[in-house]
Amino acid sequence: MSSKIVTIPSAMQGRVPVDEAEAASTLVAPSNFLAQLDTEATADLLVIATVQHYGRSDFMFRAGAPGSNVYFLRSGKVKIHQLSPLGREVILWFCFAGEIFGLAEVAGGGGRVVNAQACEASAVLTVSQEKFRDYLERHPRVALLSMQVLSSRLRVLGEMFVNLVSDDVGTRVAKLILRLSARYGTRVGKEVFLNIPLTHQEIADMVGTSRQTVTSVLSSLKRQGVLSIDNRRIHIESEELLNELTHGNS
Amino acid sequence: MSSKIVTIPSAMQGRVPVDEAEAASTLVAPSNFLAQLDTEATADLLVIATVQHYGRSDFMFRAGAPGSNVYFLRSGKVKIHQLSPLGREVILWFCFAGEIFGLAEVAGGGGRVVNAQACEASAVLTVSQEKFRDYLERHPRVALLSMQVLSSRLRVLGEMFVNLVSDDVGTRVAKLILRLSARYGTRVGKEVFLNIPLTHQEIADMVGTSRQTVTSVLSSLKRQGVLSIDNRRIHIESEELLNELTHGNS
DNA sequence: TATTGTCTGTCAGCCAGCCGACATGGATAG
DNA sequence: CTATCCATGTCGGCTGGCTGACAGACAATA
Repeated sequence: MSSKIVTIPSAMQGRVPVDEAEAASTLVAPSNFLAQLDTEATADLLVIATVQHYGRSDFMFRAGAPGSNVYFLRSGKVKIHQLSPLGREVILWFCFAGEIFGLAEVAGGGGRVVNAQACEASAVLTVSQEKFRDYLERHPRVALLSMQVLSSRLRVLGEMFVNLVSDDVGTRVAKLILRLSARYGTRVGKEVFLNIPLTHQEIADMVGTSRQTVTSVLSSLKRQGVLSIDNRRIHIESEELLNELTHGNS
Repeated sequence: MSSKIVTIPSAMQGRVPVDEAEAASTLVAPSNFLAQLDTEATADLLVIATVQHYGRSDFMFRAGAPGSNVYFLRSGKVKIHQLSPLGREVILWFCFAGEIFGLAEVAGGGGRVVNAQACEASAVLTVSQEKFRDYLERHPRVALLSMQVLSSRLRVLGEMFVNLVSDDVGTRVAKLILRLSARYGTRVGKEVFLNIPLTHQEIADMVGTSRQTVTSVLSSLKRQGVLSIDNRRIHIESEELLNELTHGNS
């Protein structure tokens, strides 16, 4: 019913592993932190947490701030980014419901180095550094889980870094889209819906290019029939072609 | 006494924070993992560890391998790098005595995504994934320490990523040198000795450029009297100038 | 309905840095 | 002593992608 893009079968809203072949190599993260806690750990966490609400483009924290809390995203979308000295915004990653963020600075001490900004109205659980620390001492499995989250981000970031060094812009954009769909895409038959509105500027900031270049890369991809975009949301029509583009650069 | 570069007062061999102003902003890592364990934790660790020796350019592990061990570097120097599809080697970081590596894949499960290769003869402690996991459950403080290590790497990598996106090659090289000296440099008066032999190719691989460009950037820095190089080892003569170069790009 | 802001699309000019090529110098092996 | 490697240094030509500039599309506010 209704328009062809926006409608996604609600039964498929959950994260679906996108490609069995890819699943191994692509660093699939245990992105939903909260969902992996057992009932006891969850209850304990809720005791020490407080709920907060943020509007679109509010900051949970900014670079330079003391970094005294850990956050869990209940709903909404959060952008973790850094400002380069030239004022360029570099997006490191997005967080979605269930994910933890602000963890790295808490463990390491020292201040924040990144900004966390709500992309849309968002609800978060906030836990203070000290409370979270002894929560972890009481729940070693959760400590392990946290390490998994950090590890996974480390690997993704490493991958991004390598891409940035060795690939041209077209390939970088293609890989970004594949990475996002692997984590957040909804597969419907052979196609994949990425239900995340992204502007060209945001893509440029994740991939290290200019907005104009992203525009032209995307139009080229559309022209090739690889994907279409409706209302800022990417719809992958041929994942195969997209994959080829990432491997085919010799 | 003897030659002017190679001799470094052994009393100053330890890591010395390089710049009080920088120390806050530059992400100083708790790089020496082993040194931060108390005697009991150390003893416990030694029980489950085995010692291994590697020669120059041997691999501890390679990308794709199952990733079933954690490593602690006793002595030597290890290069953590990734091969881009084009065969380009991208160095993510170096490990020195006391540091832990191979941690990310152990926590996350899945295979290795990076290579660990000895740059010189090295001795390591090896601990299997499972043993390390329940070691961590018995020693929650060490779990926290591990998280700090991961966090710190995450921040450094984030910084590298941002640099790569927003700075030109000259600035990137300058920042790399500052970063390395902050962690591994030995300060003597106003000067800093970086006792790590690096080829231009290696620098290029850390900074995402070609070897030739590194050569020309370095000669320019030498000409300006910022640093000198003796036997692959960088000797910073004016940290101020170097700092200016990193901030001065508008 | 006009107004303002934000996003997308397209184009031309320009330059940082890549690539290939080659010459030199030091280190190690035979 | 000579041969072989490998690292450094230098140069010129070529180009991917950045910059700036402007025009249409759409949504939100007034």
